[in-house]
Amino acid sequence: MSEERSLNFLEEIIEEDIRNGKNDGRVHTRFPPEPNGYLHIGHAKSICLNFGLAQKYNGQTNLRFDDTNPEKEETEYVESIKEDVKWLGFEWQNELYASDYFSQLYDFAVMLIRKGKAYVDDSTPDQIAEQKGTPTEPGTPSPWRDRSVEENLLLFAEMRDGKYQDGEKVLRAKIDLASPNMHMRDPIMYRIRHAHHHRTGDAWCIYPMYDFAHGQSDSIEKITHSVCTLEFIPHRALYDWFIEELEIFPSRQYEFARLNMTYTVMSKRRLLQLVNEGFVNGWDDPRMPTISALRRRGYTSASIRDFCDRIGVAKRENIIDVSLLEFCVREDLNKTAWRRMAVLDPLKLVITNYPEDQEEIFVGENNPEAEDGEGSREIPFSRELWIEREDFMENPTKKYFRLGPGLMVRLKHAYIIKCDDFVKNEQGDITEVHCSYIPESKSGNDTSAIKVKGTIHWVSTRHAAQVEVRLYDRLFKVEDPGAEGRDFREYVNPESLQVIPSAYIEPDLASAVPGKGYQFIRKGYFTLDKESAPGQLVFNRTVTLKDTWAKEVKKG
RNA sequence: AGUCUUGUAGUGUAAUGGUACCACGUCAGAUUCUGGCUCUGAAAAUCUAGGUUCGAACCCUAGCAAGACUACCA
Repeated sequence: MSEERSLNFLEEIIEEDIRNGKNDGRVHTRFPPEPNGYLHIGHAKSICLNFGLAQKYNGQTNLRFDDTNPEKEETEYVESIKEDVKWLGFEWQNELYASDYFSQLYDFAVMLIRKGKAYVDDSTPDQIAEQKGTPTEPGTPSPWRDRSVEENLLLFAEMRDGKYQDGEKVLRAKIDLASPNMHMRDPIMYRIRHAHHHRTGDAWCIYPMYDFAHGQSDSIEKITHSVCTLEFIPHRALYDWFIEELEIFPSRQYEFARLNMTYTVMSKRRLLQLVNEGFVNGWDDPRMPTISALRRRGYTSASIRDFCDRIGVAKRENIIDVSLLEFCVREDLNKTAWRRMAVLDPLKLVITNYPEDQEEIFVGENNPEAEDGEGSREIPFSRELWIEREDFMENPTKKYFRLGPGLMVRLKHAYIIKCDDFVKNEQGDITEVHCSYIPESKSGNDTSAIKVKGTIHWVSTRHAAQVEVRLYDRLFKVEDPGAEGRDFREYVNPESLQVIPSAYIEPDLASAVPGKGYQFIRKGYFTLDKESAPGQLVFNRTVTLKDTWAKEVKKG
């Protein structure tokens, strides 16, 4: 009945907690992006994980913007993040901001000062770094470490009231300067920044650090399972310390390995560089691994969710082959995309025994993968057609199943034709192929008894519309452009974008709908780009079809 | 250097002391009015060395390797 699917380590923890009645069996997660950039496929993993866990255990998920650094955060990013999460198919319980808690956080800080667990430090950043010591040597106390509670209270209030310049003072937790965990060596809780915040405006000039905001925000929201990535492991001790000292709801932090993918980079810093230095045309350039770029390129949200499901969740570092993502989108689009014909690299084909003024209308089903075919469209046929240049070979090799002198193929949805002749220009380029058709071989009504190995797609020249097509390839030439010791920018693939200014499409495609995936038969999956205008359509190639012939050719 | 985390086919990911599972990828074949889809099959893995045990991917010890941390970023 119930297919027993093994649990990932987080599901095991949660089920154990539920068994033990922890938090009354309640599961509440959160997705906590900092609004300082666009979401990428790595965030999608985290989103699917956090929302998925809550869904599975009848819990809830908050969307919380971790906006404690006014200098980097902007409303533009908040909006794009919300759009992406929604598009991925998830609904958050509450839309919250760490900045909503600034006042509460301030009170928490005062509590710690009163307990003698925090102090105002006048040291400079360099001095504080110096005081930290090294992993093998303990740190040294700041000269301001033993100020009285009263003095600390006064100074902290003055910090809040704007009496000091940026960087003049900080509030530090008083923990353990000899801890092997560097994060416990009197970490900074608050810094002074006279900066405008995207939500609180100029109400504050002191801002809490991540460590003094994140865990407390979780706690305030009664988050039960706070899931983050591996690099926060050393922060967990501090996370727990603040919760314990403050005696607030004990949220717990768990860490998993972030997603890495071949032939791309994933850090916001590098993504920002690609945009700023012009390697791509913006955050949603279809070559980017951002959610908005994948969407624009034609990836479906279902395929991304499926991908996140397949890659699993664990604690070991990983680098997922991008071909898995491509598999997921092909699998989804194969089931849903409507089939259409388009010729990307046109070569003229003349059917010499087909009357000049004759036309026929053939009918092609929209989706052969659906039982009912999802309806059909009409495809006009005439004496002159565009076919793909690669579908004709002057001296065909033995396993070539397409056109060549004397060879026969079927024109998809139409007739079987035989190649009688071809025309070359002075440069030796083939400019025209001449064929004759077999009238009895009409699609759906074939009495010719002729068997052909190949079927090719085509578009009637008289009825074709012209469009621009953009073919995308991997953004980088190497599997791991971000590896240690290399400048990823040197590995950008110069052929990652190939623009075809005029490809030919069958008439029905002229009314293509934005956001819908189409399969250009034998060529791949495509979708309308946002830069399309009426009569000036632009199609993005989402992904090619699997191409075993190309592999054959490569092998020689 | 110290602390922490992690080592299973090419890439991911299961097996929780008892036949090393599955997927992607790769290779071979069948089918096909898409060289797609679908179907069949194949090759391919427990970091190393000891120990405990009838039996170890799993437990213990010691190595080795990779990654993280030493920001007034998150």
